[in-house]
Parts: sequence; C-alpha cells; structure tokens
Amino acid sequence: MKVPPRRNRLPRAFYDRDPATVARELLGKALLRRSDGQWLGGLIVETEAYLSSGDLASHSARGKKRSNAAMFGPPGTLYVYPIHAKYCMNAVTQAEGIGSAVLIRAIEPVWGTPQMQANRETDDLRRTTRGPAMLCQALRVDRDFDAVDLLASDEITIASVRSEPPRIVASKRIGISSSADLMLRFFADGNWFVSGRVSDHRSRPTKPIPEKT
DNA sequence: ACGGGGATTTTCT
DNA sequence: GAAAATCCCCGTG
Repeated sequence: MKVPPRRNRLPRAFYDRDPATVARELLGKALLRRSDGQWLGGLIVETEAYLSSGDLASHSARGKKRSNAAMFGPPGTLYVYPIHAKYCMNAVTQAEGIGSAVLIRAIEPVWGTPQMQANRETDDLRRTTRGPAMLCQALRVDRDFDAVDLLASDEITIASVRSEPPRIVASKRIGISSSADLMLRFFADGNWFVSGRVSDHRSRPTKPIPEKT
C-alpha cells in the first residue's frame, strides 16, 4: 500500500464533530509519521472517545490545566500526555475551547514496519503498535508532539486511504474507573492488532498475510 | 516540598 | 491474573 499523498490529509472539518463520531470514522484511516526521512505508520484499528462533558474519565473533566491544554485546542490538534513513563496520543475534536478528543489505541503496521519494531525493541509484530503507549513508542511520538497541528505538521498526520471499510464494534473503554460504562471504544472487528480482550470481538482476530511490496 | 494515582506495559506465576 | 516498574502532574500543607 502506497503512502497517501499530502492532499489526502483529513480536513479540519473531519475533526470538528463530536468525538464518538470522529472515533468511529478514524478507523481505517492512515496514521503517518515522518521520522529520519522515512515514513512510519499504518491503519488505525482501535480508538476511544473522551467527551467534553458528562465524562469523568476525560482529562478535560476537571478543567483546563497546563498539562491538558492541547485538548482544548482547535480540532485536528494532537494531544499527547505522559503515563507511567510512556506516552499516549489523541486527536482533538470539536471547536477550540471544547475539551474533547479521540485516543488512538492501535494501528495495523503498514509503513516502515522494521523501523517501528526497532523503535520498540521487539521482533514481535503484534507487540509493535497494539496499545496506545506501544504505538507512541513505535512512532517515536513524545511530549514534543503535544499541541502539534495534524493539518500543518510535516512530521505527523492522518490521511484517508483506499482500504476495506472495517466492521466496527463498540465497547466500554479500557483501563478507566470513572464513567466506565460508556460505550466509547471502537475497533475493527477481528483485527489482529486491536488491544484488549479477544472476547470483545465478534469474529476471532486473525493474523494478516503480509502485503507484497 | 510531598505523596498518591494514572486513558500502560512488562514480567512473573 | 497480579504486581512491579516508573515519572509526571496536581492537590495539599
């Protein structure tokens, strides 16, 4: 699969909608990172929405702080936060001043896979981008990427690509204790690179056949 | 200044 | 399954 051209970048309006809708529609899109002159990335297979109100699990729930300020930025902003000495990345949704975002939890590796594995120091393809902190490590995304504009950056963006539309399953979000029953996690059913419990899937995750290049 | 907890991952049993 | 690793952030004193 070819790296999508710059014109395929998702427009601002894509992100300027409610986070649950954006989370669903991000599935199957290409997350791209330009690192040391090489494209890294793959297709988004798992996301979670975090709402601006009525969602105690959202980092925005207790107001705007220095650490979460990017989450209140314009739609299409990247919000990167640290957790347990690693990082997770979100795409900010809705208008500037509204604290909502979509956590990108997993991608199916497509571009620069050997380099992503090297970044993760693993030979196990399934443990390269399966989980939000693994993903950031594979793509070398850290706090420097907080508040970066996904529409303007030359180092990271999200683009549309010709691919099979995934069958989408919704579930409860992973690893939170407040507002835990909201069905705001979305993933490509049966995809090998989705994190969490296999029993959430409707069809058994199957190992993909590596694409010829 | 101090300390508890976190949208996680790894490694052990 | 469970616990440790590990660091940043924020509320409290």
